[in-house]
Amino acid sequence: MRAAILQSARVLLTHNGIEHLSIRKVAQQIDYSPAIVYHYFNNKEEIIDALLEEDYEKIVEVVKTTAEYYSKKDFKNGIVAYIRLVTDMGAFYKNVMISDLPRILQRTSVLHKGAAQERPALEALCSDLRVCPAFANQSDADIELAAQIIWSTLFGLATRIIIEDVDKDQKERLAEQAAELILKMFR
Amino acid sequence: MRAAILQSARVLLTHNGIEHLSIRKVAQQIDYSPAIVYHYFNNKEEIIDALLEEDYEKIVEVVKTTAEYYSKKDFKNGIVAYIRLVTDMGAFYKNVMISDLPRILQRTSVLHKGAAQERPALEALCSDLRVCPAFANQSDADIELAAQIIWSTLFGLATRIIIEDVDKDQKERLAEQAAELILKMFR
DNA sequence: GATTATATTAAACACTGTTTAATAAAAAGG
DNA sequence: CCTTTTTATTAAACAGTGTTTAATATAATC
Repeated sequence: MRAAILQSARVLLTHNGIEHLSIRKVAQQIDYSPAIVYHYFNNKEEIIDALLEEDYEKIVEVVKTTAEYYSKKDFKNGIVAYIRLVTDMGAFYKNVMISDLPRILQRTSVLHKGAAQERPALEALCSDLRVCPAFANQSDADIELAAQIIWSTLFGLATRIIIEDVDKDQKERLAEQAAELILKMFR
Repeated sequence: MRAAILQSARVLLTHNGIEHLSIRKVAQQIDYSPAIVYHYFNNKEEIIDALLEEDYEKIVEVVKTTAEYYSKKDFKNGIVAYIRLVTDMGAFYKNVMISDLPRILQRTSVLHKGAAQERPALEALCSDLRVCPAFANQSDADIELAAQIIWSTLFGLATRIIIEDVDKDQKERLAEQAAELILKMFR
């Protein structure tokens, strides 16, 4: 039942957008009364949180994929792959990270969850920076700052690509040039 | 009357957040019936659009301030000032650019308006890049790509600072290091 | 002063999230 | 097998939302 509710909610979320995701529609789609939802969830917020949880797991997969490139010191393709994967995944970046930022802003629990999920990626980035000549003799704090800035660049680029609906060709070009420019920071 | 409605809406938006901005509350606050709103606006969307319009004008001021630094070729302080100004202005970045991104995503008119407002800033950035040695012999398209990436970096950084509620000290450090890293791209 | 245009509202419609109390179904215990 | 207890489900109501309609009051114009 819980799974059916979540699945119905996901369909409404991805097809009609978050503003059309209503508990009554969720219930109608699975042929139950609206009140049933409150037997499996405390409120609408919890349903969205559950969907968020699923999406966060997806982005961890993306991070793993890019981490493979980084471990081979192929930073450029790592960055390009990150932009490609992230802008292609409808769920997290489009419906959650962007469409639902207001909720994330307000509900610190979800935010911290997200930060915790991002943490491994940031730390992987830090250890990559540490072996770069440009950051050889810098403190851990400085390296983490640098990692955060790089992360911000990728986040901002991905967000803009999605918002402005950049086409595939320009997306590739943006990603590649971004990768080259970011690598310049390390020299 | 129109102004009174907008002012009431602004108060509710900034104090209670966009999810508590309701036409009935707007009307109640100015001691009128809810129906009056529909004599001056077609729908709730138009009220928010009007508030957005005001906010876009504010960000143009920010761009003008940073442009002064750029014209003196003081890129570092320009970047630092941008981050400082943008993360300090509650209205645009917090309530609009972030809290209301879903709306911006859906309503292309507002998006295009925003893009048009950003345009002068982007072009100013392009002309700054053109005089940099690193971009001397590159095409206009490549320079615009670079400008977009730099813009993305600043957007992403500002968004993260606001979302994660970074304190003033670390904000300054982030901004300064971001500025230095961005400048490295130009060499 | 009569007429036209503008401003304002009460009331209704169709939604929304959520709660409550009642009922149906299933599980557990004797 | 029957009773009791727990779980699942719902109809109905509450309070809120955006919006429309038709009626009324006010202001402007002729």
